[in-house]
Amino acid sequence: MQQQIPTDSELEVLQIIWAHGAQTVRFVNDEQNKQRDVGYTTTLKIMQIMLDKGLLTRDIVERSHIYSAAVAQNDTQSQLLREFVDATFKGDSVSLVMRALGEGSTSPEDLAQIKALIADIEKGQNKF
Amino acid sequence: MQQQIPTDSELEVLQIIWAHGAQTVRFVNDEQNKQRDVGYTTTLKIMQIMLDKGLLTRDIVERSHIYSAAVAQNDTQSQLLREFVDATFKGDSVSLVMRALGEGSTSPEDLAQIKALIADIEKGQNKF
DNA sequence: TTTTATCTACGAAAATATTCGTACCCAATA
DNA sequence: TATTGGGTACGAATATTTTCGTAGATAAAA
Repeated sequence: MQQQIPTDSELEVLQIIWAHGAQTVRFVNDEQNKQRDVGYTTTLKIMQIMLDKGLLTRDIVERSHIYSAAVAQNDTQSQLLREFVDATFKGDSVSLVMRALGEGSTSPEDLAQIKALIADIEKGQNKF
Repeated sequence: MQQQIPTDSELEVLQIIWAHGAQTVRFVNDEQNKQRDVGYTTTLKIMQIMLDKGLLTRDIVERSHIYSAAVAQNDTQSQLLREFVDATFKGDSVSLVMRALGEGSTSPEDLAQIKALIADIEKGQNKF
């Protein structure tokens, strides 16, 4: 089966787990509540659904569950990006890049980093 | 009021109208059916909703309706991009760019174009 | 032992998005 | 005139995602 694609609130959970490593529902819910109000059982339910879909795995430690990401951040981001580029830029990732850079607020360091990547690609040494 | 943000199927309609200019429901539906099966009244309903939201406007010509986009492609893409970067890359548009370029399949011409844009930005002559 | 605090399970409500059936209108044609 | 072939309007059924209420389990504290 193809890797599952997370919904928006599933992605929110994944971001927290990718950033902080395996965590309890309580931890994830506390993190979410720094941004917006989310009931504990809401987070719990989402995470149970994610377990079911194979987006998370879990271990039982001391009668509480510790959830880990079952999908890699890079893979998930790439997949979401592909969908997004298709829907919004008709698959033209170059115009997406141009738009992202053109929106301003790209620091000189960032630009340097991107130039380095382009140079790598041009030399056929794309590190990805 | 803030510009409306289209849903997935609304975006699909907008893409067709942006590409082909003001069109009838029939035309949009025919275009959609080149990709997947969509009932005529489904397209009609979506476009009526879009009219209501202010994503489209319409003129009546010969008892048939001609719909035009009421939102600019660039604005809509930028807004969707911002949301996407926030949700998927935590607002870090540089990693989005790196990922998009790193996915391969960027032609030498495209790379040249991006390099030119970067050069412009560095000179403070961002043409956008 | 009773209460309290934390946890999980899970059905179902609510919110949102998508799809479609049916009614209706009007004009061209049989 | 009756039928057929466009078209629009719109309520409502579906599908999907998100939220939450309630029940039940267990251990620590009163």
